Amino acid sequence: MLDTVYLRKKRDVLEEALRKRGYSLDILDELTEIDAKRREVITRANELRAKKNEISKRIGQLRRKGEDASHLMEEAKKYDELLRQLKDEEKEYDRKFWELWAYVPNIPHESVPVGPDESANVVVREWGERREFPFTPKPHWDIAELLGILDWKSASEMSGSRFVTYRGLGARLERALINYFLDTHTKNGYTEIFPPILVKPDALYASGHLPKFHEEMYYINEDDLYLIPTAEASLANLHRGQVIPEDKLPLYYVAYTPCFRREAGSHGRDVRGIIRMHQFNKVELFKYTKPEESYEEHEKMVQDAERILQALGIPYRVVLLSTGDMGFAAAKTYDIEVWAPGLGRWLEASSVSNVEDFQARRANVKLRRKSGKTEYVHMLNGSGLATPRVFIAILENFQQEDGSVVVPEVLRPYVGVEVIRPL
RNA sequence: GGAGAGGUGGCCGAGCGGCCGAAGGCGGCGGCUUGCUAAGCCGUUGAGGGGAGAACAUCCCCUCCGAGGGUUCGAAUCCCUCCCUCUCCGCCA
Repeated sequence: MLDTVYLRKKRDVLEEALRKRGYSLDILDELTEIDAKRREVITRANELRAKKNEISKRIGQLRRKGEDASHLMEEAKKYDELLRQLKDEEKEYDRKFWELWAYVPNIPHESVPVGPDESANVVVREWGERREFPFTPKPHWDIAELLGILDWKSASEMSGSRFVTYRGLGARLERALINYFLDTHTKNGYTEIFPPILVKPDALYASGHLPKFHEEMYYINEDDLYLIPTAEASLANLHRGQVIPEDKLPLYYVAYTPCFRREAGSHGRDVRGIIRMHQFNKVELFKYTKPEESYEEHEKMVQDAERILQALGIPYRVVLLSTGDMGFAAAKTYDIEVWAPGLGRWLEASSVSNVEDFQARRANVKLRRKSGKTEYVHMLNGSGLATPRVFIAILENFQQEDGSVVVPEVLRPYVGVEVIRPL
């Protein structure tokens, strides 16, 4: 959620932001209208309350002196009905205003390329050599089949499509990735967190996933809980309602969690293999920083994620998302895409965003300056990394002609073998 | 799930229905002191909103003591509902 000064005093900045993102400006007119009415009602109600408070105060004074105050009590009662009416109006306008305001996206940082969609994204850098294959590289599903590490049949029977069972060294490789990611990041100063996977609606509201993305998440009606679509949702709630002394910042967190996404509306896309699953594993990075440091920390976070891919030897590229491709809460986002030679395309393995104070405002997380003043912290999130895409990249990049896959050296202690061979 | 206790400012902790935005302490900030010295003294220090205003200066007002309702001229204080925490019991990986 944005600061409302953008609506009142920095309207031009807000309009430009919406235009850049390809959003309609209609919502602003509606908001301005509601806001004007809302403030009018507030002012009237406040004036009335002030009068009534004054009378009540006088009653108290008279009563203490033991004098009669019944005439004043009669007078005070006259305000009741009008006041109740105004209170209802005030609440209604307030509700409408904040409900709508929650649909206004974050303002893109000035360094973000402007464009309608991913075509305007900018490749910032590319790392690693894309290997030349003396044979036609297979897609990961064919390799996994040969190796017997992914079992689609059992998963579809127990859970349906877009679920998979990892088996044998496949399960081991998946666990290896999670452990390797966590171990690396904790060595780099991130505190490991294992958060709840089921969270209440207001937690997702704070993280910015609600109200917009209800359809994307699994919701358990019986208990009014959601399965998290990303650990970001949990980590954004770690310090809800807190005021953090500025010398404690920045805070670095890393969490492994499974992630659950309904993938509503993605039917027919990425149906093969493990590119797009309803349940997947991800190691998430999260930072709470001072506003003046967030962009520097953003760059560092991207590099923390990149280092993993470098150690694994997987070719990747870093892409700066354009205004039209960026997420709702983000002010600036880099995607890290790994090369998948079997598929012949780049796959998003990480998305690293600076949301500035967008989540902090909803989650009410502040920092206290030495001077005593408080202000909202900046929050950053990034995958470090999502396992399925890395899993794919390993199979496809390190496949041999016979279908065997060479395990990257840094993973060998975790996987226990140097090569995963066909059955 | 059952029984009980409790949720107050950055933190701890008082608080008779009016004089409470809230004692006291800690912490922070400013100053003084420098033979009480890993200290002492004095002062100061909540948040959100509306309005006046060129103003992130200042002033006025409103709201906020877990959340939401209610009683009352008046609620941190009384009543109801909900959420959360703690203790005990039950259940359970």
